[in-house]
Amino acid sequence: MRPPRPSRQTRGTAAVAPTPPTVPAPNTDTSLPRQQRRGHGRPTLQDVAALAGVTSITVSRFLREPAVVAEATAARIRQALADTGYVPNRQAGHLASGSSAVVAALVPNLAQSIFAETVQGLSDGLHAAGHELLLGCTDYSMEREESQLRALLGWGPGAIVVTGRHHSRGALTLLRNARAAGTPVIELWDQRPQAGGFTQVGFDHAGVGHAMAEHLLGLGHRRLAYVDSGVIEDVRAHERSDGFALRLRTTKAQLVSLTANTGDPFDAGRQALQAIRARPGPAPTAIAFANDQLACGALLEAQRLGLAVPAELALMGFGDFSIGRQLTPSLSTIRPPRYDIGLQAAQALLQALADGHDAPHRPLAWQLLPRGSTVAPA
Amino acid sequence: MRPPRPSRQTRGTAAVAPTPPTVPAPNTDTSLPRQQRRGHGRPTLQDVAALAGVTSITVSRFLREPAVVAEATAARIRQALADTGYVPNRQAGHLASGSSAVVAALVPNLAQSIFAETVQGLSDGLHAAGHELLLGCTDYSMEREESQLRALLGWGPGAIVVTGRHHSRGALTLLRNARAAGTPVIELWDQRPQAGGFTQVGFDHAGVGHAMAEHLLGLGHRRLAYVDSGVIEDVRAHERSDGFALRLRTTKAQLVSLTANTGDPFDAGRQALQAIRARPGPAPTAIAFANDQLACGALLEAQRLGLAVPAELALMGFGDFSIGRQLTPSLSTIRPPRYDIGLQAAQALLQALADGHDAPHRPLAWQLLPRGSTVAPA
DNA sequence: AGTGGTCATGTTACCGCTAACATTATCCGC
DNA sequence: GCGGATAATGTTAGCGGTAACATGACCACT
Repeated sequence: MRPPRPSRQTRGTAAVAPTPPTVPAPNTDTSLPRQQRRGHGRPTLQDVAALAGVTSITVSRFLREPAVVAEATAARIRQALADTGYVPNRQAGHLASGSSAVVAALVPNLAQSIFAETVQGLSDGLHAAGHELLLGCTDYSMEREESQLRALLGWGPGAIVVTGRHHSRGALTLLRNARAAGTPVIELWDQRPQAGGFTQVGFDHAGVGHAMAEHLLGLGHRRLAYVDSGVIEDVRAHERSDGFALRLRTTKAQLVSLTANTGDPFDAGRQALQAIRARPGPAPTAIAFANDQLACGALLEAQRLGLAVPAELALMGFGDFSIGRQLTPSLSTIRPPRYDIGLQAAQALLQALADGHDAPHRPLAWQLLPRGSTVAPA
Repeated sequence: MRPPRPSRQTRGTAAVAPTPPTVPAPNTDTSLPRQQRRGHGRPTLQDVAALAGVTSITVSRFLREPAVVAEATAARIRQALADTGYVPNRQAGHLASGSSAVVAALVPNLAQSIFAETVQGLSDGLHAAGHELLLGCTDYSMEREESQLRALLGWGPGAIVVTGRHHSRGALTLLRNARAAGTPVIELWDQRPQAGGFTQVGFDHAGVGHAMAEHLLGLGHRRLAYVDSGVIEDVRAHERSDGFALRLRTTKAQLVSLTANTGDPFDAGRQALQAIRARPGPAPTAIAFANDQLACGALLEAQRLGLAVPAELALMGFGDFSIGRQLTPSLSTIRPPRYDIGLQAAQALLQALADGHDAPHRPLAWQLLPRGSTVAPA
């Protein structure tokens, strides 16, 4: 027979106190009881239950499905909840139930990037449904993606969101296992068949590159250049580049391809323009860029050099950042559904969690916005 | 006597299989045993331990402090970990130990804002130390802050990060309680005594406003304007505005104060400039803005109107976004430690978690960058 | 040889909550 | 007025880990 467990110290707010202050017991007993493990000091279901005169399971039920508890009891529980300031312990809850309301998300980065808005969309969509967002940044590194993934999986997330369809071998295994265990997995910003066969919420970047080339060709340009992102791991930028090149292959148009320097993207855009102009032979009449920052840098540099845009040189970017709209001439660009990708992903996840099976792919639309940097005003 | 518990189904990878496939037992027994609860299907410590021929606690110890386990045992455990692909369940771990390696962070928003970089810094600093980031967006609403806080607290975060020193009554109580329970609380982007007395990592915004005024006064301007942010809840912007006004109070300088429209900040900046020029009487010769986007919009508008900057009109912003550096003339601005606020906060938290008590405040330095929009090149 | 100390590992009892089953009233129809 | 459905709450045994304490092997030293 083991000595009576010393009643838990009154915890939580002062309001709780039906049990007399059974202090850890002076314990003159010979077999001194094992030292009590201390919780984190917050009120628990037990505390609420004691105050309401029921057992913890009743309170638990009330919280999950108020209708099943008798009204009189419910009233007492409500009061007790308010008095104690109870905050449910999700870790315990999820451990017990096996389910989880956290969503683990991995994006390349957040600072000054298109992903910030996507995360915002995701956050908005998830919080509206009572889910939390566990966030990790991969810095465009597959290796970091894998380690982050491993760490986040420890939280038993109810769903997983990653960026793009390219992953390391190990990461792919983790994702596959997770999905096999019933955890929805979504890839953002992409829309192409891939090894894992995960749900994708995004669009095809090669198609964007294709459309950019089409736009410039349609305007009569035959000497073109493409400035790719200097971030080696920015796979999607490279796909746009490839799509651009592919479109030109069947034409007689010339293509100058180069990769931007790393560092400040505006400066890199300026430098890219200089590099292109410094080449021997006739200069390209149109340049497409991996993103708006590069393009804006080049646009500003063109103005500094006294080049007429778009008459002498047409420029276009990708991303539709507000700065491009403000310059004169304004920058032609592609508008990706930055925020919507996050929001739609959240909805796809919620649906998958509800249905129990993966949602279908969601191809999202982007727009080509022809503006003053390629099309002279009428 | 209760019937022997049916051995747990082989879970995890195929490598585990010492126990014969004891299927839920056809159970011809009269007192049929209670149905086994199913975990989430991932391998557990028990699985690893069984494979390594030890008990779970040994594996647990090995994971937390490899040195205490004998080398021979450690080798077997390492093998077993690899074979099962074990991923620790953090929820269970934290529930048992009472500690937690999640940090809950709340920022006003992420899309196109200074906070994205701060979150990135926080993320970088925390992940380096094995902590995870649980993120919430408040949309500059105190009400949402409180509800988000309540939700995040359910995860028993080891530390809490909020933005600014202004909180709703309820949120303040939650934060106070958390700190009383030993959870470090940090306020970002601020540096002023406040009700909660929490650790702050940031700077004093009134001081920034003061310095902006000082800069413009020093250049000889006596008719000034300040364009405040249109986001009502952006308290810090208003503090800069107040600091600016306060500095002028002791001078003979005139001040025109107005609030920017909401919507696209570049457009709002343009409109603000128009509004200021439309006023009767002599126009201000210098305008300070709540942020760089507003200032850039105004700068571009000034150029469109043919105003000489800075000769006829000086402009300055706040934030040091790269676009301001690219325009001609380039934009004078304040450079806040966007990324560092996050990184330092992470370090302060880690220190607080290690020391067991709150770290001292960390005032961070900002810089006033005088550039072409206020100072004509020599 | 006995003693005490260290090292490596095992046992037990939880953390706070919930699934599954059990137990009581309560009410209803015939 | 009694069997059986129904409603409301309770009991038990976990979820997957870890803290605290226990044990046993081995060693050095008196």
